[in-house]
Amino acid sequence: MTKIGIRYTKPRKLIFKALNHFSKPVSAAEINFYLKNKIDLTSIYRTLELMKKINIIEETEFGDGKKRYELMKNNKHHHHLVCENCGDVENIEMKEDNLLDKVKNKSSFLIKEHKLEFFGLCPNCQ
Amino acid sequence: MTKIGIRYTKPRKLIFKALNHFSKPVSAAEINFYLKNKIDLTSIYRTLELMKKINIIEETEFGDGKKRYELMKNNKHHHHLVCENCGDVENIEMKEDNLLDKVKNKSSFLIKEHKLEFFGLCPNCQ
DNA sequence: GTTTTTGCAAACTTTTTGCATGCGG
DNA sequence: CCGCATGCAAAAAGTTTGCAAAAAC
Repeated sequence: MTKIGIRYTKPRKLIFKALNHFSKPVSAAEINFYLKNKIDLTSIYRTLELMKKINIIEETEFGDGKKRYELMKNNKHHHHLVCENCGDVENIEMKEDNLLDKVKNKSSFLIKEHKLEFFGLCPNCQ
Repeated sequence: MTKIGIRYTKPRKLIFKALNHFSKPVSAAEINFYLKNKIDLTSIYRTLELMKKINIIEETEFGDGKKRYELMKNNKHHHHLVCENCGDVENIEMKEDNLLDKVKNKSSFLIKEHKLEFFGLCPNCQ
């Protein structure tokens, strides 16, 4: 039996830093650009995969075929308002217990997570 | 000035029929398979794009990198419960005026649409 | 020193584009 | 007819995989 562990390497630190810098969901390519290609895209994908698995980031899709990732700050789950014009994203928090209770009543699914995103126009683009 | 129009062609009829057959969001590839490759995938993509534009289908993403499409039956917008194990989908309707009002109060975004999906385990997979 | 991680190249998947041919009204 | 739509081929975009070399510990 050998010891196993996840290593906190330089690339991983940088990717974490990048995720921390953005306060919204970003794509692998955006992280890559922010880090000025210092880290290979492959490693970014693999790191994001890992971070998702150990539950420190959340994955979102805004409908343009790119996956986006965001640090889960203090386990607080939030939602997004996405501007259809400029792509800007605003975070929004909501008490959704009611909503979840309603769904639990209506269905016999065992619900583990949910995604809620709003699309429209930001103040600047209206 | 020439007249312009959208034609209701055989491929489009078939794609419509396929969308009507499934009662859940399906990918271009699933439509293609259902139609036994009779229609080229390219045309399926183009037709879906068109139907989205004229607002007779809705686009959803469940997080696996494929876009899915579903007929908008009598303008009623609904949400989905997705089984993380078998991929089965259940439709769910909800009164969400409260939710939308809350968002409108909290933010100065002009909201045009929203997406709400639940992920978990269906009765069979629990 | 041994295991985990990285970078590079190549593959794969989904979606898009260009263009000549064909169908619809 | 004549324009819109289709199929085919090829490309693009995003993501994944294999493997040898490098970094952690």
